[in-house]
Amino acid sequence: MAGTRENILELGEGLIRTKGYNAFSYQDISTELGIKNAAVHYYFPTKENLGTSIVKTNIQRFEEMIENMNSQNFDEWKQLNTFFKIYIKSNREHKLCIVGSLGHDFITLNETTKIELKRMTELIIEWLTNLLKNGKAKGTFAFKGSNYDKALVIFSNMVASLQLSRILDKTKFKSIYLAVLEDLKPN
Amino acid sequence: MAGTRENILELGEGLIRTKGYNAFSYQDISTELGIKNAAVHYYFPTKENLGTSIVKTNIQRFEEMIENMNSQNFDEWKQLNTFFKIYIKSNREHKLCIVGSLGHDFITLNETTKIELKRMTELIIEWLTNLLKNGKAKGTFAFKGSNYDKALVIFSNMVASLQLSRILDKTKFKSIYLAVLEDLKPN
DNA sequence: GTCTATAGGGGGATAGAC
DNA sequence: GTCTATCCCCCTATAGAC
Repeated sequence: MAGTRENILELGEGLIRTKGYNAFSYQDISTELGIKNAAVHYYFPTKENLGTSIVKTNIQRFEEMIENMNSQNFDEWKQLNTFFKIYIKSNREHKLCIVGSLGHDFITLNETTKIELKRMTELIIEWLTNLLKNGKAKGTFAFKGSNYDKALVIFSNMVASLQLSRILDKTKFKSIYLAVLEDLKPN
Repeated sequence: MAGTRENILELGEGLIRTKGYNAFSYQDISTELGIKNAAVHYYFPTKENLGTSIVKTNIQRFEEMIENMNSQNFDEWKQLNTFFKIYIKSNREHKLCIVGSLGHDFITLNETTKIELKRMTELIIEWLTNLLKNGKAKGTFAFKGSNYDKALVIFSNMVASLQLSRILDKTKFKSIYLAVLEDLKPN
């Protein structure tokens, strides 16, 4: 069922999260798919177009994940764990997350890609803020400071732990991940 | 007094921390310095050579900072604040730190650069671990979990907060920075 | 929808003159 | 030390055939 367009999006995302936006090329994609350079341009005329589409796809995926959790009435811990699974998988595959990777390249991105990346980052932090607020109200999470600031702190831990795992070794992500969980538990 | 070699190192570091390793070119440096491409190659034959030299310079600078603090008998809070000043300055200049920027490009780096980057990252975390250990023993810092894990968490907060500041706005770094400080204070 | 062919530019790097 | 000149490769992107 996966058409060429979807294959390109998936490969492109993988390349951004491994080599980075400025280091991957249309050639990387075409050779991997066994097609030619021009065929990739047929679906995504410019690299800006491809990059923006990849971010938009990720926003959609994140929104679907939230809706899914809401419809199943996941409690706060289960929601947090579901979110963290994205990072556990990234670490296993030695990839960064989209926000962490494109945040690095932010200055070199086109305006349209910047806008979508900003939108995605805000979406994640707003969702996480709300989750922390609800969890704190119920007494399932415990932490000092505002909900928003705590969301920023936790999110930055996830983003950078993948980068530290790359430089040192994969256990670094796990140490940070476990410390974040432990820190949220009420005494 | 600053010779061409030193100017190249400084400019190269700035470029890595803004555009990123794979997006900057020898042209960026030569035009900025008003010299030619070939002149840069005279000092640093290859980009790998330049990248590695930049990391080595940063390691040396970090070691000097530690020695300086030790010789002046800085207490734990003053040492932590001195370290954080690096990130406050980075945020002001809209730059990432060396570790955060090259960590992103890790897979695309040459072996020699990887080794130095690893060395720098380990050096920072080991120093921070030791600082946290001493501060906790004296009761000036308070935190749960091991010294090493807390060092990983704090360091990852610094690294990623600069990236979030870039995507959203500069206040994000400050929020995370203040939350980290608040979190370390004993009740 | 995918191909061949190619334009046009920029990248890293080197030889040899001054 | 810095220059001019140049090599060779890869990049993004497009035109036009099939």
